[in-house]
Amino acid sequence: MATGRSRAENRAMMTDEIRRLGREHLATHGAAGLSLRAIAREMGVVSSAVYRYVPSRDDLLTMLLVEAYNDVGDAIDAAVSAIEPSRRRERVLAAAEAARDWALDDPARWALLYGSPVPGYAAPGEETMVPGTRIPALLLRECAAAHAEGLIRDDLPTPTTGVAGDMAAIRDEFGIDAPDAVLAASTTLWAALVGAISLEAFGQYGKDTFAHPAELFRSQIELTLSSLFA
Amino acid sequence: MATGRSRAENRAMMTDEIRRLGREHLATHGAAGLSLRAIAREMGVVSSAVYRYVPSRDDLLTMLLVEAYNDVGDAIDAAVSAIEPSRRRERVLAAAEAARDWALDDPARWALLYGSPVPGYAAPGEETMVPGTRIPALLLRECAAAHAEGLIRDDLPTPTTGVAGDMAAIRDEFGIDAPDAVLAASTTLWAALVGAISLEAFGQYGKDTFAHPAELFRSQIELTLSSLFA
DNA sequence: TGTACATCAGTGAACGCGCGTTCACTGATGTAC
DNA sequence: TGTACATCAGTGAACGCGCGTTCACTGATGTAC
Repeated sequence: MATGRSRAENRAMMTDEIRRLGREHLATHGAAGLSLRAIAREMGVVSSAVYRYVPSRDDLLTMLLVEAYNDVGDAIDAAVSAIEPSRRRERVLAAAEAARDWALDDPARWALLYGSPVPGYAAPGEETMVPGTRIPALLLRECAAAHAEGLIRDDLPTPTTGVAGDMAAIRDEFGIDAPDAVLAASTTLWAALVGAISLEAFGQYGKDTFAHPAELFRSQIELTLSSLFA
Repeated sequence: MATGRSRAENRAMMTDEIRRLGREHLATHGAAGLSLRAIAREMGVVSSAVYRYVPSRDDLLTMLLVEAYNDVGDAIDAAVSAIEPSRRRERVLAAAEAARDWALDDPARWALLYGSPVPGYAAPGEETMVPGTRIPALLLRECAAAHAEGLIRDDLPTPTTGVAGDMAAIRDEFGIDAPDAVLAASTTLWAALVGAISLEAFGQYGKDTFAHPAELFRSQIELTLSSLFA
């Protein structure tokens, strides 16, 4: 490494390169196949060298997980904030489409977030918790705001007592104020969103069942929104 | 193997045991970690011996995949057919809850069906196609029947032209007769169902966010159904 | 009913490959005086 | 500005483990006459 770079510069570049190759590896071999040795090989460096930059394989996985959560989160935030706050329904739709775009652009990273758990790997709660709740938190916030603005249907089904209790906990955790029914409906939206994206991104639709998946997705989200918005 | 079993009996027992251990392995090590050597080890047999019963690792994975699709399919069929045909909405709810029960009972098998694709493994279309479409096919059939019986809302949003075209193809493929809007709504139901189950089965809800997940699930499905049924 | 032959189950060794992680080490880069 | 020392990057070997798949083989079970 006889270059003009400083140690700090070099360190940053190496770390970035490890993450980049890690993401690539995720796409080709899946999370279970993420391998520090393979990354070292592709960097033209001996396998033990990557331990200068990353404490262990699982730590790299955690880094990639947090990074991915934040990347989708950022993409969604950008899409949402491009639309006026008063247009709640369009904002939520934009959020959904941004999530889908992000997922289809790199299905393996979406799989890391919302696919099968990686066997033998448990995400450390501390680092992962906050970025991991960005999507549901955003949906909750938008729906609560929509409700405050009188945009939500007034005939939402009243949740049962168990659900009501859980929604009370959510109200506390996220500092959001909206009726149980609205919060429960937000989680339904989250589920529909994740389901629709995963079905497509994970290849459940097969090769050529749907010629216009983007339109299908939009119609699925619109239908779900129609049960929420007045 | 100096037992009184015939060759055919023994063969069936061995094959069953391989599948059983395969399922177990799926739960502990994931699909990517499914290993013929490990199965042989647990059977107290040399690794090459399992090749008498299973052509290759990928073939075993295919067997488990088909088996799992059929197991959920059977569970759902049983739940649905326990309810009178005229009670369409309840039938669909029962289908959803049967799917959830099945998934929570063995999340790893649900992950095989609806989780991240297994890197390097492509399910062979021929064997996998039919069992793989049992769930969406059932939902489409129930919704189409409900529509024929006048149980579906008449204010479903009209799909855009691209979606309409895809729905025409589905009508042919599944031999189902219902308006585009009803078919599109069925796929939304499918997405919501898969999303809600996967979020829970894959641990996205965290340790203790929801104390009453069964109730939450039911409320999510009910809300989705309320956008479909009159 | 008994014998000869074909089929099958399971063995053990091998090929060629993968992995995470540790450790003592060389040599270059940075820092303090 | 130059020198002495500390820090860091990367090496190479090793430990101990995993995998799928093939192949020639022994010995038992089944089948046909």
